[in-house]
Amino acid sequence: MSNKRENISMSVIRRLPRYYRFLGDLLKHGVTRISSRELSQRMGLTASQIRQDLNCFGGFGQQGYGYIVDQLYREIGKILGTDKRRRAILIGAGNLGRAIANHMAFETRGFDLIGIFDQNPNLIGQVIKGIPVQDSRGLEEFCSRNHPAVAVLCIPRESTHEMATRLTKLGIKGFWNFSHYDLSVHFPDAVIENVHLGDSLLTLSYRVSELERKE
Amino acid sequence: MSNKRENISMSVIRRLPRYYRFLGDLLKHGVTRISSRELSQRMGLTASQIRQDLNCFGGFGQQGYGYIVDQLYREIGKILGTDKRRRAILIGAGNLGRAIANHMAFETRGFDLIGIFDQNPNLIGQVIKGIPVQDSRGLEEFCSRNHPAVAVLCIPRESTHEMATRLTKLGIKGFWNFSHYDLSVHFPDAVIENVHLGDSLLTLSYRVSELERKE
DNA sequence: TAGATTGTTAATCGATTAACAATC
DNA sequence: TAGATTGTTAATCGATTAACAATC
Repeated sequence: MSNKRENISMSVIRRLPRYYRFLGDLLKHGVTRISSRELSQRMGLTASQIRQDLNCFGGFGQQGYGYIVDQLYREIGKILGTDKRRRAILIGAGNLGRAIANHMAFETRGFDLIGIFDQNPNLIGQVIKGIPVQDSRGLEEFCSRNHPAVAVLCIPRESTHEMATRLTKLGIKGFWNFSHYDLSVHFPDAVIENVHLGDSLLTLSYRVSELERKE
Repeated sequence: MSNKRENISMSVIRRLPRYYRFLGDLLKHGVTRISSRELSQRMGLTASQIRQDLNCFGGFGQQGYGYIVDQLYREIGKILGTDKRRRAILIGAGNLGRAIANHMAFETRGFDLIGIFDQNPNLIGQVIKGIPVQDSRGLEEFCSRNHPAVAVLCIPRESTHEMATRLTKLGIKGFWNFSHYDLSVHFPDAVIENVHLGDSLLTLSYRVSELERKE
């Protein structure tokens, strides 16, 4: 069943979390069964696409019946890796870093935030979500002891490249990158998930302008 | 020149901020001229795509020469609307809201943050980036007086739908939505830019798992 | 002029949608 | 069994890439 997945396209992968979110919501509302057609209407896409997407990973439905919400939810969770426990560290305890640490439910998504680092002496020692901010200089020792798999980068653009190089050497395999720096171009082999908030805001700007042009 | 743009595809639009970012960087480094080929290598895409993309909006290059960085940068800025002044308000002064208000350079992207709102009495009155947090109940009056065009939503999932309905009535045309709620499905006519941080983290989780599977 | 590089058309590739046989 | 809905193949649509004539 799960050996089907080879070369799943990015378009499909990026839809999975959304399916997961909608199914979780249905589950919470006590819906036990759903057809691709009904789910498609709720999500604003085609039933065909949903069936196509899900069948990249296996046949989770029953012909003539549909999908069992609870079962599908858990299957997608497994596909996404929410059942794993991966250690994550966060670099940069500024405004954004603190907000991410406090706000993000890492645990429900398969991650354990085990360390927060910064180089600013004023921030070192502060406790965020029960985790004390450590001096970045201690990264090497911390990583060799605790083996985090993933790093959340909330640092300025300028220091991102160097930090990523350093962390790659320490065994970090995945980056959740909030800096306005295109890591992916320079680290083609690492798993990099960029959150370019600035780009997102500019897209909004474009689309609002477009709206005005139409009027 | 700018009357060319009709039905630009989302794929193109989403690449524009990235071009803008790279060109800004070249500019800062004193590069005056660049060919589509060189830019493509730096950005990790094809020269063909760059030329194709830019020509959706006009012929900004010179045959045999390439593009003048400074000029192209400003053209794309205009396309994105960074030269406009749009009023924005932020709803929800929790962890995330505060971080966005403090961290985001709204000004350089065509937006002026003119108000911050929350319903929590402990937050009301606090000053964030020189802007005092106001009681959400005052939204109606504030909007009829100041006419903001865009709202940044940093509120819980549950209150998002109601708040968007309310803000739409107050003339808000665009939403920068940080809540885990799919506004776009329910407000098909509004301009909505979702930042689903949870989805992004789950995508990272999937891709890290994938990496392990391959080993 | 010769060389370089654009703008643009045509070819290819991939993703989405439609259709339908399989089957619960 | 009849009706419903999946899984899957085929058709369509759109986006990316290649090619090349136009031109600086």
